[in-house]
Amino acid sequence: MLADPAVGKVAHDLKRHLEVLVRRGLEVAGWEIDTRVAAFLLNPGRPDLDLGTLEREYLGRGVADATSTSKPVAVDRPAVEQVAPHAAGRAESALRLGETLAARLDEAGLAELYRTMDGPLLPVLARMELTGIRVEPAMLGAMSREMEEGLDRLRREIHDLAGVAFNVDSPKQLREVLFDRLGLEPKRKTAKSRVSSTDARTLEELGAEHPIARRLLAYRELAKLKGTYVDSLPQLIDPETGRVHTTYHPTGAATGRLSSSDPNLQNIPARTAAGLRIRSAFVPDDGHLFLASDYSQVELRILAHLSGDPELLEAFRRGEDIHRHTASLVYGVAPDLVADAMRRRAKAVNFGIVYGMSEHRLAAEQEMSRGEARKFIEAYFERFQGVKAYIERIRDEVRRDGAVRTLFGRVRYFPQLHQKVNRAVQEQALRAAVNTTVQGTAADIMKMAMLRVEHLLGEAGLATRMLLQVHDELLFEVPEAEIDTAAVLVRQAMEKVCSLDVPLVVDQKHGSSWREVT
DNA sequence: CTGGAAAGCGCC
DNA sequence: AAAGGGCGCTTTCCAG
Repeated sequence: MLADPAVGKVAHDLKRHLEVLVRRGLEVAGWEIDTRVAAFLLNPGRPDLDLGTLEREYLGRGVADATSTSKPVAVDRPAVEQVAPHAAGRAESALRLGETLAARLDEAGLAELYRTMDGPLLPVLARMELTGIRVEPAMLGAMSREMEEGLDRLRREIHDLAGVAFNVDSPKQLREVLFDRLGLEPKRKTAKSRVSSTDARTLEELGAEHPIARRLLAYRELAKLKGTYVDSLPQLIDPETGRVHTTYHPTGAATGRLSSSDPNLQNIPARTAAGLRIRSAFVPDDGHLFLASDYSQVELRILAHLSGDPELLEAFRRGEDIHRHTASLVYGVAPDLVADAMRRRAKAVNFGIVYGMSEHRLAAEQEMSRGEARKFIEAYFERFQGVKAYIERIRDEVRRDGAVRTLFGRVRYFPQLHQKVNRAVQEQALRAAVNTTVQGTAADIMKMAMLRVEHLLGEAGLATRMLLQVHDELLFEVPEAEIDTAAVLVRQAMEKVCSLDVPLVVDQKHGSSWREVT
């Protein structure tokens, strides 16, 4: 949160103006190469992609003072003739870095990916950021006051039940209250410090033993939503546009996914009733509708394609409910006879197992015994042997090559596998490698779809604007009169973006709030 | 005062 | 929390 609203205003103005300048610069002059994105393609795992670091790495140490670019201009600034040679040197370095990175992209077989995917995506992302999305601060303000009352009430009840006033937001203090003062039974330890956890799952289990747990869960949900969204979002509304302008990070995730920040609009609540109320504060501009288009089960479809598993391929070709289908196969019953609990477990397995979820975790999450979970996993891989073989193949390949590639050639390295590290670290890398082939391919497909949609919208002369990307979903703001045209165009663009051994299916919804279309 | 670690949790 | 993967943001807490 920015302490001084005036500072926030200046920051927002600067960001807008910079984006406009960059965009105009790109349109007028074009650009040779984005060094950050190029270096990301070469190694998406590296943490530092700033110009100075890249120049030191790719051009050697003789580079002229790359770090000074971050220093603000001094109040008594030096004469132009003193600065000019420095600026010229900086420009020279950047140009040489660009040439070097271009050569490296070629050598690594990544030039096409840069030229056709990640590079062209940059102006698309810039346009989405610049467009922004309308948020109704009055709705959030009303929600904030309501939530504050709810939190006050819950806090009082929690203090009463505890018999002591304490900071409910402090896991440390809460731990003492629950496990020392109230004598409740600790269920699990935290990852780092190995102290008793007070996380949501623990509180759910403690719900049967003490009424304080229920209040704590409600308090946590409310506090999270209020702090992260309800009270933060209004401060991020640009006073000029009345809209919220996120920043997309094309180098944000090592798998090739985008990330979003300030605010992160890829984690706006969708699940709970309170969360959906927050979504309802996002509204389309007057005379417009939201159109949401999401890829149905895209990662599992990609897994089917990559693995060539006949059962999975056939299921998607027949348009089956994939979780029901899995349950039917694993339990050996007709699809019609699959109970809700069976489908739920199959869904958990479909999402978890292929990335290496343990039987331990599956058992805990699905409230079944370890033995049942083990049998379930065995039955799964017995039926989906192509998936099993695929996972084994990727694990072998990444152990051999230290890297994996997505279907479209995006690479990610796993140096841990060729270093002396824990078994746990190695296993973690192997799971991440398998996941990267699927998640990364999905990210590639979504990027291509965004390019195609943007191109086709422009070609068709539509006023529909792409606002948000949330990994497997795109959100558009569509003039009411365009809604049918835009929906067809977007669906076509997304479904035809590439040809897999399974169909890509797009689900669409439109309406006058994000809540309706989610 | 600032920065980072940790816990916790929102999303796909 | 755990042998699911990928993120970013909040608060607390503590060290420098």
